[in-house]
Amino acid sequence: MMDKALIAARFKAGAAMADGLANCPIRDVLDQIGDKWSTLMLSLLGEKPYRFGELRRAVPDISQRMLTQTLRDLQRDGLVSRHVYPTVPPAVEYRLTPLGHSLLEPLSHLIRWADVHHDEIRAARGEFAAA
Amino acid sequence: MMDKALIAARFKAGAAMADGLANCPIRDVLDQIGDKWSTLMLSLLGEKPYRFGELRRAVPDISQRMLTQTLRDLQRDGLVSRHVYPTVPPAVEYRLTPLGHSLLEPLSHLIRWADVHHDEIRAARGEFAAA
DNA sequence: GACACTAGTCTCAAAATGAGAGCAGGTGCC
DNA sequence: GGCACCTGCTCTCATTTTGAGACTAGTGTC
Repeated sequence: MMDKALIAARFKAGAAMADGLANCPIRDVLDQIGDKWSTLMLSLLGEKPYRFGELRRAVPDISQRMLTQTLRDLQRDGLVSRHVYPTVPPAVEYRLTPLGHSLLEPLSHLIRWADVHHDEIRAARGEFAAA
Repeated sequence: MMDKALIAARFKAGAAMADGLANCPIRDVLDQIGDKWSTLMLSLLGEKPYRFGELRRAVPDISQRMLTQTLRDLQRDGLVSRHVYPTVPPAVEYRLTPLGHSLLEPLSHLIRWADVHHDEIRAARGEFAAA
């Protein structure tokens, strides 16, 4: 595991700069994968390739607009690849690249943490609201 | 490591519900810690306790408004504790709770991944922009 | 012809965020 | 007393991001 002081240092290396985010690798990457839908897409695509419509049905509360944009951004960052089959009607399949797959492993640690500690967090929220 | 299909299943368990996010523990938790500033705050506080003004100076591009709000949310979720010292002028110290500390470990995996693969992502962006 | 399917895009409203002023409550300076 | 200054905030308003839903093109079905 990475040393705790080093974690902070990695962040600060960018945070302290005048141009902030752009030069901090950690923030640059985490701002993208930490957005509202990216982790969810990556998790689904980690399971198997999906078509656009399949993803939309699997995640009913995402708007088409954000689904398109999230997939574009993941594709742009090289985490997801897009394959068009010129059938009628057209079919477009999305799948993880090797880079995308490599992200699944650290991501799973976070997901497991969230799963394990969710009850504690809910309890904390209850206490906070009561005060 | 958690099985890949299980990761997706955990997400979908909530995603497929009509009330979506509220009943998916993973999304409930990740939406908070995955926001723009939370991971940065957690990383800094993992190093040592910080005062409000110290955090603001350490992260020059956060607005006071979002700093206050991020700390409130982390406190609400039981990840950060707030200690007021009634000195003059008043001093307020923020530090990680044990729960907050436990999050640092999975978070460090993600940070290390980001650090290692940042160059690949930048390269992918370059290629994407060229097309 | 009316309708449905695909993977999107376009427009407009709502929500989240950023920028910057203001505030309370004290202390020190002259 | 009057003024500047420190702290940790909150308030207002402009900009940015996201959401909701209509609209597109090309083909097949009834």
